[in-house]
Amino acid sequence: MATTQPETYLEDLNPAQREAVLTTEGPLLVVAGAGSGKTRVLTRRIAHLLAAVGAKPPEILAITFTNKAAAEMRERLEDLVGPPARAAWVMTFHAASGRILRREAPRLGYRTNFTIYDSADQLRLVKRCLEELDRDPKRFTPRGIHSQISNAKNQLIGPAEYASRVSSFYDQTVADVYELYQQKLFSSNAVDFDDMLYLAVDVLERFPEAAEKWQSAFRYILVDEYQDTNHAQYRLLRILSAKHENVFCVGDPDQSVYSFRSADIRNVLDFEKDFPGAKTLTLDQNYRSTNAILESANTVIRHNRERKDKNLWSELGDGEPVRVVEVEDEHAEARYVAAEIALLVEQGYSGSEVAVFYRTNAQSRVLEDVLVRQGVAYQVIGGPRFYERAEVKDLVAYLQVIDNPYDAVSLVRIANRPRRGIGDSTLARLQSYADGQGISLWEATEFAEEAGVGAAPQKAVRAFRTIIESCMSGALELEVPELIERVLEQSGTIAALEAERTIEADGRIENLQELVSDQDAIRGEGSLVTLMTLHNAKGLEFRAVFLIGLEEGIFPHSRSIEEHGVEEERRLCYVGMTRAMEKLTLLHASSRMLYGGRSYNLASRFLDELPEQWVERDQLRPASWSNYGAPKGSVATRENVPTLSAGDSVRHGTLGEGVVLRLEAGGVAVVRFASDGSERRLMLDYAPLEKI
DNA sequence: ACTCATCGATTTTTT
DNA sequence: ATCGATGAGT
Repeated sequence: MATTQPETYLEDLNPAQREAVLTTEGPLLVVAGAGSGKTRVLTRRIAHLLAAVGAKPPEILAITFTNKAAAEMRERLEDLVGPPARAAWVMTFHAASGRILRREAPRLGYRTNFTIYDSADQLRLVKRCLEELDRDPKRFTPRGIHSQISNAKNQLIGPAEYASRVSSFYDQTVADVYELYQQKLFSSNAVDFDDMLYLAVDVLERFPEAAEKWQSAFRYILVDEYQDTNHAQYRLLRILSAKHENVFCVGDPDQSVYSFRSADIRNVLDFEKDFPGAKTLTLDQNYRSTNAILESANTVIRHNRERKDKNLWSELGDGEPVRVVEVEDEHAEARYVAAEIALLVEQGYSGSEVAVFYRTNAQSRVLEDVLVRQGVAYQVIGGPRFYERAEVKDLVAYLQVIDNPYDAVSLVRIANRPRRGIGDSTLARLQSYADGQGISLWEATEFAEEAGVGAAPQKAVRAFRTIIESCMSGALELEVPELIERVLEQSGTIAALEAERTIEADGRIENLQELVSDQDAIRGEGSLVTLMTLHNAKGLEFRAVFLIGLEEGIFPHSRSIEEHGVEEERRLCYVGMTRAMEKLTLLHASSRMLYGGRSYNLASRFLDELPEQWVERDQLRPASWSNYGAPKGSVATRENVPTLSAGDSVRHGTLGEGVVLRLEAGGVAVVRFASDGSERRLMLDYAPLEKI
């Protein structure tokens, strides 16, 4: 740290960026357009605080939304200032709130080892409440009720206040569930994700001595993606910054795409009002995209009414026009994208420099089919996540019960997993016995007989207790990886999965092993084309970007047209477009399969909003079957298609070297690749294959 | 307690 | 089309 000099961390900053780094005192809002170097500003600012302002690492609180963003920031910071950076609080809102809450929980009657319930746990708990209140599950879906409760917490509206504002029978049910739900959380010594913020704010607002402690601790607070903050997060910032008043928020209102999870754009728009004496800076020089891309994105976003005008510019030249392509249907769309990717790879692009974005996850399917067939190596970002996979959640639930046996949701989850003969009726008997005796479900498992449980399940319950108790004693003496192994072994999880003898079960075992073994080894595959939703694309950049499904009803999505209005969808479009550095292609299909039927959608309104002088439009009509879906003006089939036979060695543009196993009808070669041992079916006309 | 069939919904996502 | 949840049957 001592060796970090201002000239090192300031030299490659433009004047606006420099000012954002150097204005350390007082509230500061930085409106940072796409690609304007905001992460750079954030890390340099922390470096500056440490090196020149004399702040100590633990006095800095830098907040992000995702763990990934936090990890990246920590890494970049450590590169810049070295190991002392590790003592700074660089973490997510939830992690920071959680850390505060662990210390302050006793003030609210929670114990410090409270369990954190994720959204699946929350849903299960809501369901239990609904059953207990005996409400019609058709009218009151757990999902709908939970989303109301979650929104309420994000607005810092507690059960009592919610109940006082009820204006319909539905609301009344939500209010009743909300109250019961909180009671159940409390008696399980558990908090849900929303509570982490809600309760952190609550404890700081109600206990001034607690607030004072944390306010003094954080001399400098920095917030990334400020446009995504909700009211609870905003209030947390207000409290934490009240003493030193050094809040630095970076965000781009044009990239606010999370209103559905209570993000409130007013936090950005009202910043100067909320934080007296605040200054605002704008970063509008873009270091990522060509003018064609930037002007197109600027022109689209200018159609939003609720917006502060801002105009991104760059010095990277005009570049190629943005391409708008109409295709026949989703299959032609996928084929076009795959063929274009093959061309790009031939031109020297790496697969990892190319991305395809779509509005909804379901759209990846057809694309994946075609990419697999054409041998384009890809990765899909998003979808079901590692920690949400059932087997991983089961394991985590075991660990939670071992640490906090009052955690009834986790206990119910694992009681019969793997199957050991503890069914719903057994659990229901235990639960009602527990309720009657005023004890926890875990304690009730000791009195299975008294609870009226039959003979066979009694034995199962006793066996289950033995498993948990054995793991509890293991928890005292073992390291985490060994404990996990003991849990997997004692619980019979591994044995049950092995007995299944299916590919799926093998995958689950692998997932569990992955959790125990080195986290870094997750995968380091080479040059993969990236497929993801527009929401996941935020913050990333690619040399070439394909945005598919630009049709009314798809994007903008019909649900948003009905509900939130179309401006957030337009911002999403803006986010997608501004990810592209050099090449941007926007596609729409004349028709596509939707919900089991074929629908004919108009081209997206966003396509009408593009500046014609920066755009080139292609319409692809199938001239013949063989050329169906091939890009106009370019021959998708390559000129020198290699003549191959089984046993030949080949090299693929993205997959590397492999051996031809056999040839199939329709010009398909089955190739096994050396890099990962995978077997793929490649269409010779398209796949970038050469004989070696 | 577990297996299979029918019904209904179906945007986006993090913690 | 597809997935998940619920309910009847074994």
